[in-house]
Amino acid sequence: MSAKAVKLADVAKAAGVSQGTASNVFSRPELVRAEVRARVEETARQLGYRGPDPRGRLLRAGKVNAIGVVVSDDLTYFFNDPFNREFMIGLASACDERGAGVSLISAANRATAAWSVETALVDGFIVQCMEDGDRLVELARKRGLPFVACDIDPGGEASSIRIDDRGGARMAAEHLLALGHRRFAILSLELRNDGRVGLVDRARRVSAEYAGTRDRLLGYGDAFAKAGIDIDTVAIVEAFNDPAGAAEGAAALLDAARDATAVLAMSDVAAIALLAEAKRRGIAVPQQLSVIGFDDVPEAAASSPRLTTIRQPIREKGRRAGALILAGGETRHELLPVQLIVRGTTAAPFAA
Amino acid sequence: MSAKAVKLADVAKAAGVSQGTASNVFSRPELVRAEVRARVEETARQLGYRGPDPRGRLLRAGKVNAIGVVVSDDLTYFFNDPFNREFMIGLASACDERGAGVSLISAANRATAAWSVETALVDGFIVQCMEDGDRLVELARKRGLPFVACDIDPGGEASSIRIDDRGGARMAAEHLLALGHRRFAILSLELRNDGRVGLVDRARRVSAEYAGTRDRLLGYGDAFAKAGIDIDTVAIVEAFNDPAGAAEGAAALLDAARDATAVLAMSDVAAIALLAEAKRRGIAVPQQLSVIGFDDVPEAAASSPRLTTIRQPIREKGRRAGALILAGGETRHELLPVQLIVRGTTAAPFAA
DNA sequence: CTGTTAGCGCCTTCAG
DNA sequence: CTGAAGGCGCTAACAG
Repeated sequence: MSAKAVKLADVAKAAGVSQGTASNVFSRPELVRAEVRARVEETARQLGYRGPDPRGRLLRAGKVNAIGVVVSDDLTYFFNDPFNREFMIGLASACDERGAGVSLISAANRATAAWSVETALVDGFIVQCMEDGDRLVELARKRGLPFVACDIDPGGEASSIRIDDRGGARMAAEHLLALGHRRFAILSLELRNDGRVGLVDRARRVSAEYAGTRDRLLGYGDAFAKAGIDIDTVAIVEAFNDPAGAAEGAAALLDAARDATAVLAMSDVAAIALLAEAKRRGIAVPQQLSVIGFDDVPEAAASSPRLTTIRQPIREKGRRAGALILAGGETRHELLPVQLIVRGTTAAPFAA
Repeated sequence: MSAKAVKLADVAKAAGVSQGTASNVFSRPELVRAEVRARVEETARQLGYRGPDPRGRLLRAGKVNAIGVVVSDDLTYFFNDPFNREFMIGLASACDERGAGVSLISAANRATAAWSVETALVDGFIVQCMEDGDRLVELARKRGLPFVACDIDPGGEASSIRIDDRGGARMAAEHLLALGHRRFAILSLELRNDGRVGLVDRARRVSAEYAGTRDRLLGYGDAFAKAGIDIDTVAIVEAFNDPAGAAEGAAALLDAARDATAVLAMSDVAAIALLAEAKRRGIAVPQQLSVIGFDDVPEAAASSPRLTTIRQPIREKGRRAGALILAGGETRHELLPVQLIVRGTTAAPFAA
């Protein structure tokens, strides 16, 4: 049909005006006399001009009006993972307010990840994942665009938004200690980016690289120490933070720590998987086993029994991350508070 | 710090090569002798060159490598609505395979919607919503980019992906009729874009504008007619398809149709809200009331009792929509099949 | 292999 | 209010 897209210059020539005037007709109509404007609009219509091409404008203006969100998983992760979903809702609301768009960028494929980040048309990045965070942060930084790192320490001069992981973990453990528990088990997030899962020994524990995981372990340890419990005596199982990985980890943990009366899970996804595994084994929660999660995703309030957990302001995180970028990317480090939410999965131990 | 971004030309000059060669160093390194390449890369580093700017490349090449998804709600809708979440997972998987990105575009704000669509940097659009679909389709069409409409009839020469709404609805009604039900009520999606909800009379029913809603009503009617039931005798309540709106609609429907033994809900979200309202009123499902949904979102299999529904291939829809755009936007109209999924919310009527 | 050149489509001075 | 001209940053085509 259309051999070649008609462009602004074509319209200008056909209408007998200069290109500058034609440009004004579309972008700043108030600067053009009504009759000229009408004539230009009419010729544009006849020629089938589709309006100013954003690409040309972009090159000139520089502002894309979109935020890129980088994760190290598939794009499907954005919609599957409850935590990320909440985060994106917060981010999306910040973008909505400012009329900005959101671009989803996956860095799952290591071969193409760099290219994706290098070529993404965005005004700034949000790196929202821990796995492989360093590499992504590095790529984003290289673009020279503002970016904010969530839940990881970006080092150098980049913004970050984190929560009080250590304090939250301590609160979780203290809650269980106050209920009278003394024999614990920990269902942990990944400690470092090597794909290993399963039982964690001391050497591995202290080798933790992911800041969030490390800090939560430290927080549990703080509480244990105050109660005279050696964290080296508590079973720790490391698991991937998706339903399948968590289910596997839950099974391994229940096998490894048969005498534990309480489990500290580092995410609600993990805790919910553990709840399912406990039910499968006929272990009554909270009567025979207390379980506490972390995050307070919406699913936590809907589980059965309803999950006791540490709430972090997930949506608020997203909002702030978006606002930080949209505001121009001034470097800031924010630490958001956490809060203990007691529901139905924790109680005093059966044989206290 | 950096007064002005350093660009390719600067690097080229500083390294004493032509701009073309410098370009090759970054985009097609194999064309450049190793020693020259090293020299250029070194100067680039010293100058703090951040790599080729995607904007310049974009203008030249024209391809953005991203798909825009337009909805008429907030961006938060993408992550909140179960149906859309599933759709996006399918779309995302198609994009992942081809290394394309996804841009989320909201047209909730009528004032800025046009601008958003006109300036979005994408290779094509997917319009995935019924509300205000026409206007969005029009905007997208104007851009002259490939686009595919989901669940709405775009008219003219644009692709569409739809499901057999009428057939699915008929199957739902026939299932209930086969169980022995004769007194029905319908919890309907919106009929047209005027914000009205509540009881639907005949005049309003036949005024349905949204193709999906209209066809589902027709499908129910087909089955009713065959059983000798006049659809004008069945209570129909129109409700917004979000948890709050559906809850309201569910309450109105149960008030209006106290003698109904079965409810046909046009979405699972609506059906699940109805389940909740029935429980609140002490109405046992399926003993006192049968409920059937539409869509088969993941939540349908997790409700209690588990929801009988009409399954449509939501993810497949997303996949195909994405594939259609990525393949270049050849005009096609696809009609996907639906399927009855019998679970626990339908049974023979109590007093048959 | 490397250098030169000509735009991609638009917007924004700067004169008139 | 309008016209002319330059350049945003890059790459492809072609000539050496």
